[in-house]
Amino acid sequence: MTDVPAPPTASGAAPRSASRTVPPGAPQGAAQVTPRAAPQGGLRERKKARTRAVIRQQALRLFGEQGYAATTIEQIADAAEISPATFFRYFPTKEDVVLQDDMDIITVEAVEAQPAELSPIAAFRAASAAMLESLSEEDLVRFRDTAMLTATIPEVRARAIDEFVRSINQIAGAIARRTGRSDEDFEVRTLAGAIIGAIMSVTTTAAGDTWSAEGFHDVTALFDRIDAALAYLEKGLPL
Amino acid sequence: MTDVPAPPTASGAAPRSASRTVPPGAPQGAAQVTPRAAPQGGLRERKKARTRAVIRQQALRLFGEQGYAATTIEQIADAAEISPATFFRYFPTKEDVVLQDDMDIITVEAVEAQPAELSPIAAFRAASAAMLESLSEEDLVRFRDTAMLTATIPEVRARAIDEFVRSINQIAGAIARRTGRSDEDFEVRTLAGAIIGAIMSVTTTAAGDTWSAEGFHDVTALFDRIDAALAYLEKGLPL
DNA sequence: ATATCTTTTGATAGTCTCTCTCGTATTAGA
DNA sequence: TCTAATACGAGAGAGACTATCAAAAGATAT
Repeated sequence: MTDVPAPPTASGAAPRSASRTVPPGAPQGAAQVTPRAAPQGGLRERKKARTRAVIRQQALRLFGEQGYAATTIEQIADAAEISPATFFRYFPTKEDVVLQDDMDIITVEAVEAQPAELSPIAAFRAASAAMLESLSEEDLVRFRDTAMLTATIPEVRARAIDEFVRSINQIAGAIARRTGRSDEDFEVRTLAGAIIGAIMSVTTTAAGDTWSAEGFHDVTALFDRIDAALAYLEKGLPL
Repeated sequence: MTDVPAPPTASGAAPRSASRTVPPGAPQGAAQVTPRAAPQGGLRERKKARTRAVIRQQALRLFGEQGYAATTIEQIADAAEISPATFFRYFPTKEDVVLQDDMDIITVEAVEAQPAELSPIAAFRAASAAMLESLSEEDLVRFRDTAMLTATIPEVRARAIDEFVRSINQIAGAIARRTGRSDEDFEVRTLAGAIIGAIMSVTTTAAGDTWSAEGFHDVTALFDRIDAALAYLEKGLPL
């Protein structure tokens, strides 16, 4: 790993939530709160974080140039100057390179930061808005690109939904506790499901729709639509 | 293909909705309405239907005995007395063997059969109840088994969700037309998404829950929970 | 029944994702 | 500086899926 181009994307070393095979052995306990914190820790940590960023960067570039299916792991590995085997040490599957990674953690934290008197959906909406504010320009671009890929490529979408369910469950759990209900409460879970479903419909619709390749340069539009969907949910889904 | 055990599962020759690579070249236009109709048509059609049924049957058996991941296509092919290549002529992927197949068509038809004055969710609930009535004993068992696998195995679940989105879109379309709205109407699509999400949460919750391996022998329970979730949706998701 | 045409099948080879193992090298900590 | 972790690369291999082509079987007409 000599001196790769490596623009200052500076993605933090945030460990994945609790997925399948633990990626590299990142410090699990100390999930850092502030988004975009400087990669701290020893040399190993920093190196890992940079490698991870480079892999994703190159992968997204290749996906954009050649398409997702046409890009092989070997090509990504070559571009990132690692071995194919190492790729899978950082990302359990090819689809996972696209996924939002630490986004779910941030979302959960943002929801928990909301005042307790807000309804679940309202808290979620507020959290979403707060996130849109706090994210950096680059993060938003990355978010848009990955959202596009997620909406476009079936395999990625499938995997993303599963991740999404997980993080929503966590959110539901947090909310449930605030409202004095159980994690397993039927209505809480159903509500959580409805929220994912609504967001899902927005993103998938968006893919073939208004903002396919050109109409959507602004991430704000996506957040607006998600917010609109949640508002509709909040109103009680009037026909 | 000599005389395989082949219990009278008698799955109809219903062609898949409109998936990826067209399975065998089934008669697309004449989607037959009555569920469980006797396999009509020439010898070719009947043979295809039977082969398809045998493949799924053996696959589900092997999945039950050895687990999903541990079962290879080759094993399924051997058990069904076909070549591995032929397997993929009937099912585009390994996951698709598990999927409900013609269930979505039946669902859409059931929804459209409901009186026009019902609200979308009410129509969906009524359709679901009607389906529970009309399905045969064997179909219900198969439904339960596949539901279990869908809830349990991530890959299958992911694929299933995508299928689900498709069929819900159709349902949304039908409803939209009845209510004088567009197929692309934002609220209609959001509502459709919320419905899937709610059902999703029910089925995935159910997997690790009450009816994991033993508690749920009765398919009715699953339908009841789905209905409860939809009722909650219908009430407007009160916290 | 025979011949012809179409569809389905099996065999085969190949690609790609992903797993596992092992030897080596680098880093962390004493 | 020495030792214990741990990350890396290399290579072998399993398994899902695709493409191609020739053989088999059903459909159709005579």
